[in-house]
Amino acid sequence: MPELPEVETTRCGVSPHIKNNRVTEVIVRQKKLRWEVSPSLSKNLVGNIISDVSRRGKYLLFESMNGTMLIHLGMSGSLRIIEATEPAGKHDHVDLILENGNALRYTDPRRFGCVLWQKKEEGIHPLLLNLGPEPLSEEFDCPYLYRKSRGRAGLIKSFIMDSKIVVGVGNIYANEALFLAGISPKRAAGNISKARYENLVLSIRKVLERAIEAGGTTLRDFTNSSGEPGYFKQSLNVYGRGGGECRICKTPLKEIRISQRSTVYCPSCQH
DNA sequence: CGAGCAACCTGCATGC
DNA sequence: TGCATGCAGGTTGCTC
Repeated sequence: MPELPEVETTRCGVSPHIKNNRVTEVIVRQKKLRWEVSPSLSKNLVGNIISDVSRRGKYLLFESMNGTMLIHLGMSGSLRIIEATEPAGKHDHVDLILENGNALRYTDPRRFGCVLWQKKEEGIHPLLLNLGPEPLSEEFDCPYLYRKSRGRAGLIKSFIMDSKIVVGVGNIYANEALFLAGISPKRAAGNISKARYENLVLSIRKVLERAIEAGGTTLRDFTNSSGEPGYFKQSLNVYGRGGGECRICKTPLKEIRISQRSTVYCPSCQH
């Protein structure tokens, strides 16, 4: 569910409902997530106002006076605004009850996500400390990516999925961006020309921007819709289409595994 | 330092 | 129908 565009969509959907609202109660039903839910979460949030909801990579940051609640959705997490009285399901692990009668509900069947508290005086959270640039920022450009790639023997797909290099490029969009750029996922990162990196940077941006726009479409009924958007499925060129025809040249798409992740590419268009 | 991989968990599709 | 297997949109932290 949550690639960067999904996280951004979540942020946009949740933010207007929670921003400038006061937290009256924090309910933790399951504290064992990827890391234990910060025990001080309730103590620090109750009575305080969420002043802003921002995003760094796939982390959502809920700012308050004395610190930041950091949420990662992992593989299966989601956030919704609900009425505070709505009964909790099996995987509804954390609720932030708001003064206006709504609640922010964190749901995560696989529990790969996290809900953490970072005190203001502790500065930037260790998890955010070594993250690379945002893919949609100016900092992420060809000279940067090319410079980082030199001397790298690892595969280009793993390289662009490395959050120390650039944040927010998950498995779906790594596959899609490499297809758009015409680069084989099996190429060594250090072996690709500057010109092709220019193309790759543009492709990563394009694929993420388009997906965020598509996410924006589902944004309107964000609080009403509980189901999957399904909007981007149609625009995927390779992901989930192994064995199918390349949309450009009709060659059957190959499916392999790179670092245990499903990798699909066109053996004819991508080199 | 870089590269590769196990680990964290549940749900779902598939095959016997 | 039941059970075993493999796979899933992420990321850390361990080995080598």
